[in-house]
Amino acid sequence: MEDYGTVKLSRRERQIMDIVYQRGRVSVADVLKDLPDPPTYSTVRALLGILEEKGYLTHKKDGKRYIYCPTQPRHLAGRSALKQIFQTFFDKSIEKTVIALVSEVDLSDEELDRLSQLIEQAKKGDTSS
Amino acid sequence: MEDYGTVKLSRRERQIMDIVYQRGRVSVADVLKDLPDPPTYSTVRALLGILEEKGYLTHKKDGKRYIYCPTQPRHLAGRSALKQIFQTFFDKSIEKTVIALVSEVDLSDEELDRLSQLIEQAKKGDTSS
DNA sequence: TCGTAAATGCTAAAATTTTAGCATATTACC
DNA sequence: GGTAATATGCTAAAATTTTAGCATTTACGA
Repeated sequence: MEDYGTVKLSRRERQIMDIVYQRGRVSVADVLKDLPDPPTYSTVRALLGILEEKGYLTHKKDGKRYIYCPTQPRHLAGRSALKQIFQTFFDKSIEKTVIALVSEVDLSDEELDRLSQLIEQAKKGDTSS
Repeated sequence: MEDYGTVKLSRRERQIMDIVYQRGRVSVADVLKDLPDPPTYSTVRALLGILEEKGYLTHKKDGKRYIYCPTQPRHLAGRSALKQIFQTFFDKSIEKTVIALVSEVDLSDEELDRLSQLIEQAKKGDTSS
């Protein structure tokens, strides 16, 4: 499956995929609700249909309506998105990216502790270096 | 200035913005070189013109050709991109995002150390919590 | 200086994306 | 069962994006 980040998807299609990943699973009405400059119901349906045809979504019936889900699991899609970002903006440097992330919000001491632990674990567990 | 991540920009426009941020500054030929399924020279020029008109790029002359630069500094654009990602894929959790990042590549011990330091600094310097 | 290579300015056609609308089906409720 | 509300299926028009081509300008070297 292709990454939906940069290539191949139109503006609306990407907006919809973002909504799908944010919500996990969506009805047409959900998407309509979240879409900026929302078009009509028909339009959203058409777009969802296209995304399904392209293989990014599947749907199943829930009562009388369709529920659409991403075919690629969230964490995988997230990782490719992240990869794209840190290649484009941060010289492929994890470090720079983490700095940007951490300065993005004020983290609590608790959260910072958990991050420390995370890194300690990486130090021990990593067999590569 | 608007974020170019999700809204407003077409597929080609976004592809070009990505290239611009990766390279820092570009000529038409540069963009043409990096663009997937590259169109013609004229096409790229037109797109760059549009992006300039929309305010995402400026150009200056370098010899006989134009050099295009982003109007929004890289680190700022990177931060909004990052924000978008971790909202969409990681439940707005910095922690989850960092985990994904760190597991994306194998970091050296040295890099991990620097990250530890970074977090220690955040602990001390942060006045919020 | 003059010619040539390589750039930009501009215009409009081609292709794709985005949209709306009407017909039909399904569900829930009385 | 009948009916209203709310779905989907499908088609085609509208709008935007993407593209190419020709005219013109600019820099550089013989």
